[in-house]
Amino acid sequence: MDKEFQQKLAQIMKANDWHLGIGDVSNATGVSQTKLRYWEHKGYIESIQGKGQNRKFTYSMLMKVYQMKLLLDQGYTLAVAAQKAESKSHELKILKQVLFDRFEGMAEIDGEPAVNLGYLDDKQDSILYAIVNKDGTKFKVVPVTK
Amino acid sequence: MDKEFQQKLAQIMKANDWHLGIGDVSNATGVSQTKLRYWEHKGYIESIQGKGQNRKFTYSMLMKVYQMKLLLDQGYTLAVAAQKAESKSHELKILKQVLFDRFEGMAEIDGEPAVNLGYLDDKQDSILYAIVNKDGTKFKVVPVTK
DNA sequence: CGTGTAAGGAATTCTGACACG
DNA sequence: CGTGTAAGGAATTCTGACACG
Repeated sequence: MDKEFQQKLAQIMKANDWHLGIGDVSNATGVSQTKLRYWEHKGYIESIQGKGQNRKFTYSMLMKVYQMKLLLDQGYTLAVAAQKAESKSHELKILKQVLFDRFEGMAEIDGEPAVNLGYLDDKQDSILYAIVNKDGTKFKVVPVTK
Repeated sequence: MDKEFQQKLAQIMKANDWHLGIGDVSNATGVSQTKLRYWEHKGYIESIQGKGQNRKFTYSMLMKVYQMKLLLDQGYTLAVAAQKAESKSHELKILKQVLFDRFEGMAEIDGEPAVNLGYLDDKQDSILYAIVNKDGTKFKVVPVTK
């Protein structure tokens, strides 16, 4: 994977530069459009308004909606579900940051596709790879040969 | 992050159970709707048809479209761009798999939010964490205390 | 080949009201 | 409070045709 593409990919992802319609969010999460509008009205979720047209939701908001749905299913009130989802939203943002901060490109290790995750630590004497095969994903620390 | 939510999150992501409209894909990638329809007609990309209504695109397809756009900008023909994008699509699938195979939940290390990435290797004597702070993301290997 | 536009119909989403509780 | 429905308008997307090259 070339650097340029990688950088632009990181850009598009970080900017959250893409949005879903209310129908898509509703279908993905199983939360009705009516609920989504009400939740937004109450300030629990947010949407983007492009020139007074239709709502658009970010990926983060999709995740928050889904979390709220799960919490409601567990018996929480809407207000509590929204509050709990907020903290989980934070966790998901971290997850995303980890991914895009550290993703350094694709590689091949032991004949398997692998993701180069960069230096393991500040010593910068070994690189961490995630190796993917049918059985799942394993890590491998590879010393740098100079 | 509780196990149940995690599993369901993994489910929703793995199933690719959410779709974007053509307008959202067009806005996110800068590729016109006309192009998207033509590319689909030629078989370079795919969309889901829900009961003869409007097209819906998956996240993977959004990425493929974006890659094709970058390749076209670089001067490749449409056919070649599509072919090159196909192999990159494969890489992105791996990236996604790494993320969801290994994500074991949130933790706190040295007072910073961190992602538990599970056992470093088969010895299962140490766990890999990704620690997040303002400066970015670093890894830390923590021995298991039994 | 690869993309654009105008055209009219079909599907989606919008708001404000009213309903139930 | 939290959600649903019917209602009519507004915005989006659809297809097939025609254009340029």
